[in-house]
Amino acid sequence: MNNFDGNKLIQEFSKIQSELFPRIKLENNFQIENVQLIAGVDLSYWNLNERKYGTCCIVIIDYSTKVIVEKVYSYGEIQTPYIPGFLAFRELPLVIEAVKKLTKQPDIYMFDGNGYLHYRHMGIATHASFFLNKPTIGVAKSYLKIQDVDFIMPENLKGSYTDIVINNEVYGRALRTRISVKPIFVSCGNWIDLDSSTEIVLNCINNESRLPIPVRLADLETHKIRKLLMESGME
DNA sequence: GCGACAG
DNA sequence: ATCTTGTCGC
Repeated sequence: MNNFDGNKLIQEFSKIQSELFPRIKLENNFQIENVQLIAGVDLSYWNLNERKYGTCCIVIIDYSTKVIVEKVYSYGEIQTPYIPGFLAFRELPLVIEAVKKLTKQPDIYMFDGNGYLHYRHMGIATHASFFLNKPTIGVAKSYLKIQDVDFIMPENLKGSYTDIVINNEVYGRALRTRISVKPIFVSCGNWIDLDSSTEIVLNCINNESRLPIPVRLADLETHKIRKLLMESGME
């Protein structure tokens, strides 16, 4: 992760993103009735001997009962730096490794980060869809400002939202999942529409967090696994 | 030098 | 993302 050529990396990454972009399909007559299992994906990091490591956790829940159905994780050294707009290149290697360990196949993956709400519509949720071949949703905790466009704060009511429109195109929305708590930023990943994404996210909110359960659980899990790996010396 | 900046 | 305790408020 050291001495890399930042400009060369960004050029290479931008090219990959622009090549994937035409394959995005948001109008997919997505059927929520067919959703049974939802996966939440998240990562956490730590340093050791001048190197950076990370763990990716995936938690699958049953959409109707909210019961945890499966948990898996992967971990390893992180090879790519964090560059705003290119999060996928840093996190996807471990995500893909973790996905291989799943014994159940989720109907949807929810990511901690954006999807279509991105400079080139290629946030991690969208980028990941091409490896997962499943619909994905992006859920970010903070706003990634694009082309100087600010988001409009939604009303202080659970479920209220404002769309984020840039050049006449809806990129995503600021969604208030709990009253008197900062909104989250929901966007399509791929093969799903924004209304369905919003409905699913809202249906996964409980009293524990402003984040939907799958992502929240994956987040908690990464902290547990990191602690476990660090204490065991990470052999 | 200063501000931006998903995680 | 990460470094980190108590504390104010519903």
